[in-house]
Amino acid sequence: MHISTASKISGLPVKTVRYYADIGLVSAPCRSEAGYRIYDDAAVRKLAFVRRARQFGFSIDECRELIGLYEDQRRSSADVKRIATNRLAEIARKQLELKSLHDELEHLVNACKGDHRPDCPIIDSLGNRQNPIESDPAP
Amino acid sequence: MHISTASKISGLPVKTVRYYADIGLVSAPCRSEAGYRIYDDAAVRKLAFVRRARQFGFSIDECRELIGLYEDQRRSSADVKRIATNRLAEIARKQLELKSLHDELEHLVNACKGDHRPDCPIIDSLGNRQNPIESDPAP
DNA sequence: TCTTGACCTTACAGTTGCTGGAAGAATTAA
DNA sequence: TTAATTCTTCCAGCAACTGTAAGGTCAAGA
Repeated sequence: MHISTASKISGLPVKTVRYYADIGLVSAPCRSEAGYRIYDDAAVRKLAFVRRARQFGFSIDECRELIGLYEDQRRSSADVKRIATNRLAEIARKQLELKSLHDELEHLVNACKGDHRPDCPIIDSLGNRQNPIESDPAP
Repeated sequence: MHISTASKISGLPVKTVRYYADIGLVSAPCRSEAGYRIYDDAAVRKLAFVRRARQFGFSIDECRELIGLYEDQRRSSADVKRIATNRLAEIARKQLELKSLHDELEHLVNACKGDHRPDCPIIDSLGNRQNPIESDPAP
């Protein structure tokens, strides 16, 4: 099948399919005489695999590693679990970060009257906070 | 003060301070005879303001808007609240996204034995289904 | 047969928000 | 005076694509 079909089935944009071939992540198994990329079911499955992994936030390099394991019938599940567990920890870290961000900003938004007057705790907080290095503001 | 001092006080790397000047976000008020950027307290406060806003995840364009409001003594707090509320909604959206990602991946990691054998629910899930969120079995 | 139009190719530029490095001028310390 | 530091500009590169230009291929219709 041509690249547009592979694109539709895998759920990836044509541009991205071509990009993944360029960087050697998932290549078309062969070319037509005119130079068109020809994909088969196995390649399309790999593309969809990568799409899913990317949705999970795995980096391209991690996808490379996962594709390797995906293709390796002798892999141990421990190898896969290790990568996924790292990813899980990273997601949890980001969740914490977002939560504190959210709480702080929500506090500011709630404190702001949101009227026509210039007094605004949000601006005040952004402007008046002390920086982390020199905590001695100018007089 | 020179750029390195402004950098230390504002908490931004020198490179970033120069970058913010290049893109017209926060410029040095003047230059020395030798062409060095000379910063004053007001400019440094703006740099620190942007640093805080960036920590909150405001984009450079949003920072531009916020700096405009920061400098405008006649702004209404409603203008600021609108931007911050949008940002808050965006953060909440990302939190939800991360949560479903986390739950799903955690489920897979728990289901994986992590031993020397090749059977791995993580790989299976990435490869064998169109979409594990809507657990539609393949036809 | 010619032409239209959909589809394919490569190559390069742009996105965001910086960061690193090179080459050279200015300042400061020893 | 010399060496080290700090400053300047400009160019390249990061991730992971996306957009655009210029052109080749292929099937179908007038």
